Amino acid sequence: MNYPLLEATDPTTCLSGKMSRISRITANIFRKHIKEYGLSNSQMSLLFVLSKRRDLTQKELCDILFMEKSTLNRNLKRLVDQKYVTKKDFPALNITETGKAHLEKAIPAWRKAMKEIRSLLLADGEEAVDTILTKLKQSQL
Amino acid sequence: MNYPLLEATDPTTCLSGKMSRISRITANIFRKHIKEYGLSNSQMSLLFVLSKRRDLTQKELCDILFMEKSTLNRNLKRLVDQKYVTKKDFPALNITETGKAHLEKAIPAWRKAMKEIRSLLLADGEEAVDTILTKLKQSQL
DNA sequence: ATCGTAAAGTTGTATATACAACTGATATGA
DNA sequence: TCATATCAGTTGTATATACAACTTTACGAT
Repeated sequence: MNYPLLEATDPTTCLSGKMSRISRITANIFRKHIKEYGLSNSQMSLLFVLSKRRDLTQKELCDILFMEKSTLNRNLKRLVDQKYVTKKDFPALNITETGKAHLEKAIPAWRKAMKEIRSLLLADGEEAVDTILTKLKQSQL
Repeated sequence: MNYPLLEATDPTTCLSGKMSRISRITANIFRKHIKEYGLSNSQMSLLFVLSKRRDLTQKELCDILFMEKSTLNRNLKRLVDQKYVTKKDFPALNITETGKAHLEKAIPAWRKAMKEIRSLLLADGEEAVDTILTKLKQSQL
């Protein structure tokens, strides 16, 4: 039995595989730095958004984060359970003082993580990230 | 109460947030194309590697994929359960004829996915992916 | 040959992710 | 007003991911 398509394919070109590797390596570096604050990468991203904009809905957060609504709903729930986010004005969501204080405390660790990633990517690597994200966002309109 | 670090921080610069968005958008595009073959992105990556090299161990797959050993162990188990991979020569792992045949059938869908991603990234976007991955790999030695 | 250590593999647990299906709210047209 | 249709939010289920802890295997020194 032979497999002409498979034999003609170079799997190392697979962009899904490359992106997954990039994602795993990056996530691991960030996680290492911020885990001592009990925050995951995804939770930190969510808190960051909520720290800068008030009264966002789940739908709006989904659009900002390119995240499926059920994923967001559950990530959010964990932050609400910890009282970092309040649903007091539901459906509007807001970060609490507790949430802001916790995020504030985690920022030095976040900066260390950013520094470590930047030391790997250098300026052109960080630009490359923006290039890719800008292009991919075009598909999300 | 005020939060000097938080106020001095621009969360939109966060590389973890950017990478996560990139990962979600890309994974969704690939998933859309290959799901009809019952393969996930991660499973396809694994089968691709095993289709090109014989007798790899779990450890070797982990190193190739930058994946934690327990993650790999379970992803592998799903492929073994479906008889796409055999542990007959354990600890050496091998793709089966069934696995190769299934992968062969999925390749046209994979090509469509690649085409869609490439139409978004263009040549410079795809180069940017390689730039990033090459730099990040430096940290994994 | 054996004992001890280190490495590989497995299992328990928690979060992240998305799709499908359901619920509830809201808005719009007859 | 009411019926319906759409949209936001929630819940069920499955895979992906990683850390910690455990088991098993392999290997090296004495």
